[in-house]
Amino acid sequence: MRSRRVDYTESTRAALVDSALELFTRRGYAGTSLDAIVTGARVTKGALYHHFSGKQALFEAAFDLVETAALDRLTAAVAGDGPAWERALAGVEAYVGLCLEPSYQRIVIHEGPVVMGWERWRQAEERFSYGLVRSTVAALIEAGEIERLPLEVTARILFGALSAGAEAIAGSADPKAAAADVTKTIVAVLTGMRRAAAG
Amino acid sequence: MRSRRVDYTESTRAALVDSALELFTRRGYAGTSLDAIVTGARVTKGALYHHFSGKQALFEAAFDLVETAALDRLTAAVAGDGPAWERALAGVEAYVGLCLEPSYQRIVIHEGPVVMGWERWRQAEERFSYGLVRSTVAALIEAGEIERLPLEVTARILFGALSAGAEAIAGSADPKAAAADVTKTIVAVLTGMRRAAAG
DNA sequence: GCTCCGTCATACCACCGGTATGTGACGGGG
DNA sequence: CCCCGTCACATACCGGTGGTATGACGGAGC
Repeated sequence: MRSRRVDYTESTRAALVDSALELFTRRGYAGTSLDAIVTGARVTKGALYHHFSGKQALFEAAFDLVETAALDRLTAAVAGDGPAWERALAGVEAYVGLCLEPSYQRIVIHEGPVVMGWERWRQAEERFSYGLVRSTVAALIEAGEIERLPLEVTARILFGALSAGAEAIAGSADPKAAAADVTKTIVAVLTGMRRAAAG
Repeated sequence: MRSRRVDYTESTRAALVDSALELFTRRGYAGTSLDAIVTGARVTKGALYHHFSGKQALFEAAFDLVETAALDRLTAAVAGDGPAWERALAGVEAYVGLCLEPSYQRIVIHEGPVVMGWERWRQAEERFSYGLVRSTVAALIEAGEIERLPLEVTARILFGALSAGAEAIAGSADPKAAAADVTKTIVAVLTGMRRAAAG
């Protein structure tokens, strides 16, 4: 039988991560104090340091939470047994939408590399969104849909292009129009690669 | 006649910015204390707060210094009266090389958006590297070299692609090979757009 | 020569991340 | 059913950091 203590433990841990996630999203990593986080979770720093080794570890827990949810969305978007090209386009739409989420944008794209260090951030991304972008690009190359380019670099560049596009949307005065522009432009880039493959 | 005192003033200010630039590059913004900066500049915090309103203002001064040097390099690379296409390719090469500079990568690409806030960073970039990318893209569209795509978004996406490519190079085990891959891939993207324009 | 202002040094404060230690509740063994 | 060890926290505290208030020093101008 599941102990009562385990319930409490998991609950406090989740409350800490939730509180951290919200505050990191709103005020950023440096702008969020541990006191604010534990107050939001209605616990004290003792609890925080019992569950996490420090502020950075808590950030990574929030990071993992965001990325896991993101990966679910993206995986659903590119799933199915249709042609690789169609699924890639669906993935682009889904990723652009994802990058409009404040949590994903701030925690994963902006603060992630700075807080965790770029190398560690890169390793984490391998298991999450970037991993999916990479495998999608690999599928496109495999299917002969796009040019034979270096996989790793091509995926990185596409990933950066998508992120930059999402930031352009978020920072735009007319997000709707910007979102349409971004999708159109990314598709144009992919189409350019496609024609090159065909020719 | 220029007063000796003015020399001293400018010298201390420059020493502060130089010290900050070096330390921010090596240990990042959060990892650099004002004490370390003023020690490196052989002054005290009194001098720092006389010349700058705070740590963030000092960061922006270092940011401006890096970006000004970067803009000089890029401007020289894309200068000349050759065809827009050739000049754009030269710009790509120059920008990839630029992103390999630790200062540019860390201060402008990584920490800039986080420390200054994305909106302010974006405004600053308008006057520097991104502004040049944007005008280069505009020139390509103007010359009919590439597809007619939304200028702002296309420039943003290309900028992001270049930055991501540069990061891939810096984080690679074989930077030389990665640099070649990045240049090749970016050129492939542009070429794809070019064929689209022709077709 | 006296004053004023720019230029910095010194001393200090509030706050934050992190640690050391105390304590009460839960759950298993007798 | 009670007792006690241990887990899950709370409390109190520390060093360091960004920022501020204040004063000293020295050249410029009258």
